[in-house]
Amino acid sequence: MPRPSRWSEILGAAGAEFRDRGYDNATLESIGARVGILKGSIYNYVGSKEELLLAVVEQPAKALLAELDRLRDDTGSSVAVRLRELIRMQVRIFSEYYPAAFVYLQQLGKLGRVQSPAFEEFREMDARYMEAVEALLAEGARTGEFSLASDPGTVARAVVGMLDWMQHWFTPRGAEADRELADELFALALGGLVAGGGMRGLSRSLPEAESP
Amino acid sequence: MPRPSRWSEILGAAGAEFRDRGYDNATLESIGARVGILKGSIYNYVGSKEELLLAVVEQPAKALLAELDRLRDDTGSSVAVRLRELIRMQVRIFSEYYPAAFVYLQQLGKLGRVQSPAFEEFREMDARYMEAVEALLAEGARTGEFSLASDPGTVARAVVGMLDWMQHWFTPRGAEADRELADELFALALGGLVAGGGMRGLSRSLPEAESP
Amino acid sequence: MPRPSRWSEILGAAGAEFRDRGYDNATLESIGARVGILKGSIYNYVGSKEELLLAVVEQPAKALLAELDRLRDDTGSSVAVRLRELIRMQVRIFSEYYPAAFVYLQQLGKLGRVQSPAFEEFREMDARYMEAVEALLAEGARTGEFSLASDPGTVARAVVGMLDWMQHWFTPRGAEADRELADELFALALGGLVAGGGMRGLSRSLPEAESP
Amino acid sequence: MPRPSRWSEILGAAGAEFRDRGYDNATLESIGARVGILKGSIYNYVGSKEELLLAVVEQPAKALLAELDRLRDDTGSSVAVRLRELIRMQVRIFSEYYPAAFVYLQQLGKLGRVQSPAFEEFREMDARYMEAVEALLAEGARTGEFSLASDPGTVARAVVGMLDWMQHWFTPRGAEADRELADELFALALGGLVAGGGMRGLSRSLPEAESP
DNA sequence: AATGAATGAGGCTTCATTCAT
DNA sequence: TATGAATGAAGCCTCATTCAT
Repeated sequence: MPRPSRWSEILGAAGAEFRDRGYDNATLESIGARVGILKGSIYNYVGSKEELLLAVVEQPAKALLAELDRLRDDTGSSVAVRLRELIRMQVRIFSEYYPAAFVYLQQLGKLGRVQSPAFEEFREMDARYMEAVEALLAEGARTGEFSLASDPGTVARAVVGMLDWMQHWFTPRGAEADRELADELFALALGGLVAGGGMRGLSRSLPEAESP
Repeated sequence: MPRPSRWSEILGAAGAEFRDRGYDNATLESIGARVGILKGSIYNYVGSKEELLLAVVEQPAKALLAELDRLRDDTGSSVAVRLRELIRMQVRIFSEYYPAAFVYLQQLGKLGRVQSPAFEEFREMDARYMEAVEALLAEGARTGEFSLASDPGTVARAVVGMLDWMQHWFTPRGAEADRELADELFALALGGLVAGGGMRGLSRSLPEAESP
Repeated sequence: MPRPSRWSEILGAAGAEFRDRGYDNATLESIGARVGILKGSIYNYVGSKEELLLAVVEQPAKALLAELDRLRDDTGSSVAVRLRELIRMQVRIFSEYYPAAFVYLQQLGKLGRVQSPAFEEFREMDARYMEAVEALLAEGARTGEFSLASDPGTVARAVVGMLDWMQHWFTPRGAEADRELADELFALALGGLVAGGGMRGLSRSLPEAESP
Repeated sequence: MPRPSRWSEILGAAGAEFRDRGYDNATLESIGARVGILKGSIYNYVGSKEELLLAVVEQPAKALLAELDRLRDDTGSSVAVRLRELIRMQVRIFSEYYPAAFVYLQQLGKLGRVQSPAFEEFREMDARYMEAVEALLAEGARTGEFSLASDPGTVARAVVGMLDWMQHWFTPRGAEADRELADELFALALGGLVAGGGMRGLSRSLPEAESP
């Protein structure tokens, strides 16, 4: 993956196009048009459309996995604090790597349907993510912090669904507002509809995780 | 839309194909092949691929909206009971109209991207659904049953995300098990991670909604 | 060519459809729809779309050839009177066999392009027609009644073009008006732009051909 | 509409194909085959088959309208001279832009049947042409040069029919012969069958229009 | 690095035609 | 006679991909 002048522009254009029309409906021609080059020229940068998708998604995916490692190594914080951190992290990555991160989530929906070798990467990343969430919830159940309504796997999928579905309604509104939204979602996850409002205050009083 | 012999087979094949490969990647040829007819023959039943999608999705969509009406008219039950009903209903429809209902949810993800006139129907149905959920949550907040972590709209989107994301991991396992899963999700929504397990018991003790 | 109950309706519908959309663009389905039957049912009456075209065109073509014979045998009238008769005849057939006669002319344009065996009939009929006109003009030149601006073949094609092109602007308006139009065209053919108006009076004073 | 190397070849091939088989029956595949490329490659030059038709017809149409403007501005010549010029012009364009000009006339026959937006252009061009001819005839009638056998509109349609029908029998035979043919048709139009031969001599003695 | 042009595969759609009922 | 359903052949158009320049 060379990084000549236009490379980042192409990445951005591809991300925007994938977000707007979906990977399948996006065409190399329209991506090229956004940058002012012809579709054929894109092959000076990538070997295929799928590779382009991977390249678009690479940055947010790496960032996500890096944060995941950080969280796993953060043994000093409570489970709740770490979950809050995870949710904040996901929202932050949504925002920071927008629209690339959205494209990533968009493609997640195809994991069960596509067997292309390139999708192996998606599958692995998603598996690592799900494991991390599930492990966190299981730990919370073990320590008594959480009282899960179902097995950790199912609860993990429900919580992740809430977060991943954001691709359909979320638009970045700035670090401040995004962080607030993340904390609201955390409060909802923690306390549900009945105590969610209460957890919201709690969320603020929770100690912050030790910064890396 | 005639309903001769092969029509239901075609509907089924289309539903399965759309689920497996996604609407965009599904081809009329492979749908026809599942039924043992040629792609052209499908046009004896529908006027276009999009019409076929609509036909596939029609049944679950109508069922969903009908249940929605039923819920709206159920003024005798508490908000929590009605929410439980809504979640049970969605899981039930998932199950009963599988895979058509999954295709419906699959397409929901494109609402922001596609402007085809056929998608207007999707948009309207989804809008009605979101309004119903939001109204239910708002009512719960008003009556004091709920304590929302954010504005009703945001909470509604989060809860619906949890439910709609099920398309990526849920597979029908029979009325009994599905109903149990629905109640677990309800408990999670109600009590969150902290009290979810407790709410699970509560869920069982809640009075059932008056049957229609 | 059987003549059961619906046969004439089908003929009429086909004629109208061919006129409105052209033979190539007309579909058996839309023809059937005009009569209230399905496209497949048409094959109870004809063996192919081309046969249907031929059947539509048969009546006006036969009528035209019959009148042509009559004209050829009319040795008692002057050339001009016979030409007037020919033009009146063509306009009358346009009118009477509308739209079938128009379809006939419409198809004439394809004579050079299509080699289908069915088109042989068209070719023969057209050849007979052209020969008749050309012979009439040649006779006029020989007798001194006409003074042709070019060889009889070319003049014949020019005159016939004027008549056949009518398919693009003519609509039947009743026997009276149609006959008047025919006489105006005759006057134009006879006297041209310079003396056409004068010939118009002449046309009225010409003796009528002996009726058959 | 780019004009690279193969573009003119494609235009020519399309023109020939349209002429030989008619627009509806011509296929992009056979057009491509004439040039030695695949049907899909044609879309590097035009966006649709209809656009290709328009491109084919553009040159003769523009030439025709340009000459029409020239004629309209030629106030120094008599009506007859200008009509002769018009007929010569049409034959010349037939010849020079063969077969594109023929395709143009071929499509004229569909004006009443097709409502495609592309055909609007045809309709406008044809309307301008008809108006020009009609105006010329009306002027001739007003000045006394002509004595029309019918209203100018009808006479115009008859004359134009004679000219447009040429597509079915005319083949270019060289500037000299074509010009002669044009003058014969002019003589026929002017003097009709009776005095056409006389007008033929007149035609030669008429002053030529002032060259532009 | 970019262009222009071409490929090739495939997809949706149309339609004349056939045939069992 | 008419229907319903299917066929098969084609046609238009799209697009990822390739390649010489």
